[in-house]
Amino acid sequence: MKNQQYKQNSLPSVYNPKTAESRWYQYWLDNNLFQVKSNEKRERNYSIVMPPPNITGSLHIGHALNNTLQDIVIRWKRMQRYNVLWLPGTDHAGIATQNVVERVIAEEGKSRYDLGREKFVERAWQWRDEYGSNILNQLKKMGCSCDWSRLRFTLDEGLSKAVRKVFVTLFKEGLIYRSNYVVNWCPRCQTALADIEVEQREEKSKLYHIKYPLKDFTDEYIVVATTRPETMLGDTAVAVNPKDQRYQKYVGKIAILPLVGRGLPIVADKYVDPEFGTGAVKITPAHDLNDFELGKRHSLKEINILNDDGTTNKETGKYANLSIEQAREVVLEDLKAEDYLVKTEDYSHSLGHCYRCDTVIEPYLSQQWFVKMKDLALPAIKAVQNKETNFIPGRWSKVYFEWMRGIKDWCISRQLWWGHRVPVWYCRDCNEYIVEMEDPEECPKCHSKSIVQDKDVLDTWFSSALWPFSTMGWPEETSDLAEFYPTNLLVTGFDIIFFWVARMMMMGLKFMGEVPFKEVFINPLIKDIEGKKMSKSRGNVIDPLVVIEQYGADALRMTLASLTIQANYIRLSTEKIETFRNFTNKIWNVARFALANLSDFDPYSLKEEEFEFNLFDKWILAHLNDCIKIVTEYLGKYQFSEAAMAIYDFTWNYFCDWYVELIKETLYKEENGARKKTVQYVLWYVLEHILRILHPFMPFITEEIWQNIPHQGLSISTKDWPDFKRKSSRTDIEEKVIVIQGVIKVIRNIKAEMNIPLTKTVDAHIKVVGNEKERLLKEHQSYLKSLAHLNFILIGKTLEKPEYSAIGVLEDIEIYIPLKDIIDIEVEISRLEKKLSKIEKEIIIINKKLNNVDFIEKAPASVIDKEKEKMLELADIRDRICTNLKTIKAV
RNA sequence: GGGCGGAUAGCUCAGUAGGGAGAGCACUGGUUUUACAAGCCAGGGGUCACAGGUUCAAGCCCUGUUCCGCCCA
Repeated sequence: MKNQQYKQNSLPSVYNPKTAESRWYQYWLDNNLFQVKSNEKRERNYSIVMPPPNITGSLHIGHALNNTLQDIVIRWKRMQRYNVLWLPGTDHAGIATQNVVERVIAEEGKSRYDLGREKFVERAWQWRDEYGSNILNQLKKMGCSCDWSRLRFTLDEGLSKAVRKVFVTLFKEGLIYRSNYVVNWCPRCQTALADIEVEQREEKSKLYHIKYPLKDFTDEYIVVATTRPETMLGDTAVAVNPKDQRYQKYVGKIAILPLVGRGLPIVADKYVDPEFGTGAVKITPAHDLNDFELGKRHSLKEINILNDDGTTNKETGKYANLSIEQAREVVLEDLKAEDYLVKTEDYSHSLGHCYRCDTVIEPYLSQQWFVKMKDLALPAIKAVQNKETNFIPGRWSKVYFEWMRGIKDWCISRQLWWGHRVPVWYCRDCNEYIVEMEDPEECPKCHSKSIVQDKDVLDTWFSSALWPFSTMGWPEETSDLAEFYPTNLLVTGFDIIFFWVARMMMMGLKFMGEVPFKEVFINPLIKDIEGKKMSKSRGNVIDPLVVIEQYGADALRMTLASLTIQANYIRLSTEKIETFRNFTNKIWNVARFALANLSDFDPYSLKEEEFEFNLFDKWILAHLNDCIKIVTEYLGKYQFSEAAMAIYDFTWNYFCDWYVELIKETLYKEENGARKKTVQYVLWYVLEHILRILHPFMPFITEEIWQNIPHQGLSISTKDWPDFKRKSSRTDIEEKVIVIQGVIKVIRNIKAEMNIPLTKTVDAHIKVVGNEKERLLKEHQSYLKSLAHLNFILIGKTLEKPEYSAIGVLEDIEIYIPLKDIIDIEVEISRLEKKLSKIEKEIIIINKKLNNVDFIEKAPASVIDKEKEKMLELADIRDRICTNLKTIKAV
């Protein structure tokens, strides 16, 4: 693409993000700007692996934020001449994808069982090939500068090999085991879930008190309390606390299970809380984790009463084939009819829900695969303690520690078809488990050919846990691993610290011997402007793709960056996006202004000795330096909001509002001399530098403008991040400019308060103290004239105040605006009195301080001096206003 | 029950050396000035949740209270 797509020195009056964005993204791809270069100097490498979005996903505002932040860091580091790798990819998302594909084939009137496992998985791959890259294309619309040549997918051959290797290794070390255990069962997804995949919610329910008659005691019974009466069908004991006097005589006896007639031993166990309910609890080992563990202690039978789909099974006899809800109703009716139900109380307790589909979870005894976590967790805890990995903000390490220290074994098997199949084969003849890297043909122990693979697949998070190194080619020893592992940064949300971050830490340390990332930036979660979660049902969703369509990706990115403070939540609204859409418009227009004034201007042919920098040139360059410094420092601390707002502030409030206005004099009126060249140079230089530091935030518009102003190089994204001087050089310059700005502002203020339009020219008589200020203002009087819209200006040390003047005071400067025919004496008096009372209030506060003996004795001298100086200044201003008030009142 | 975070302008939030309360949006008044009305100029607006303590000095440090949010059990 040619650099000049517009006639030189002109940009269209309105920026069109739509065409510019797709054009430049393609340009970047065509020129391979995102592709990592192999590099031997490891310390100049910088890497991030992208949290892989689900293939079922569509870009939502959370993705937009997460990836904007990553892209800002990546583009920034790239400009800092790091060899940058941003590795993208997608996650196969077991349950979510399986659900989607099941819905697709349901439209054909089929279930996955009709297709069979092999055909179903085939269909899932088809679906993935067709739709699985949607979200990646949406990331491209955001401007994400990932290395697409390294795109990975969790079910890829290489990543699957990594999964296999990890499973086999952990199994052989005894860290993966198979066990009968009460797991969280989602009857709708028909799979086990790990503990953290269950969301607990407080819900209203009932507590039922049920009579259990006693064998060998006529007319005596024990009353148990339960929220889930239907599970009595699986009861195998009744338990009481050993210290509970009420029940001691029953321990060791037998209770009779109502409706069923089964004999239940009455056992004593500390687990039972005598205060809860009646102090006696029914024990259902197959459907409650605590009961299961109690059952183990007392060698109780485990009776499973549910099918996989959550309906009652044949163990329940006449209650079979009912849903849980139906079973509860029928059981309660029968209990009532037979007079076993003593009472019903209102009760609320927390209930588990599937994090994918919100179905109520059933505790369910089944055979599952688990990873032993304690030993894996220890090094991962240490690594954060030793600051090998740092959380930002730091408080998240506490959350991490808390979970890691109380970690439970991880149930990794899922009863799904889509995913990494558990690489375990069973020998039907000798019951041997075969777990190797290669698929077995026969049992290595008894050589039987009658072997069968486990039906389950692994939890999606199992493969995600390997992501930082599996994506770089592990278990092969690749150059990517050598150069880019550990990665420098992970950006993610706090909601998956347990699911993902902690597990990557454990697996990275276990298999790579090093942490997977040095820093973890926890980005906030986005809520709507009222602080409510965005959801389709609420209708408060802000769709990033719609925003991009309306305002452009740059406005969205800049908005998100500007909101990214180190909090848990941030609130987004379209009004906020409009603010930054306006900012793009501002940048666009100042670029148009610059371009219009840079005809025949070539910064690269100029020599330094040709320049004549004046006060304002030096001033804006000093502020530019400070802005670059601040932005660089804030980015280093991941204070995205501060960094974004620093550029916004400098660009708008310093560059556009002051510098550009100040140089119009020179640009419009001066002949082509050294001054004009200098001003053109500074205008170009500052704009070009703004574009550079803004580029990571707003990549598209900065490229579009940069390509149209004088430039050298292929793309702004390959230019150096600007250097800066650590020490600000603007102290005396700043003071002088503040005086000039102050005079301008005082005059503007007088006009505004006297209802005189700004552009209506007036005269100004400015009385100063000291030669220095006289010289300063005289030298710059043309600027005062143009920015304050003055006709005639008089500056001197011994001026008299003209009659009928409005007056303004700025430190030791008095400004008179003669307004003979316009001035309203009353208005002027009240205006001055208002200012006077404001100043007097300040004086009182400072006086109090200075009259405080303790303050004078104990505060540092510098602080006292500052207060004294301020006091003198204010008193001086007060006196001047008073004097002027008197003369006005005398008229 | 355990833990974490928050309360500052009408709204959303900064304020990371204890020393003059800030920004954006909204609001008010003026303004069609040749980059920009998505703009320009000017302005109003705060008992920094409450109570106590440390300090010459507290939005900031300490203690307690109230309220809101989140996580874990």
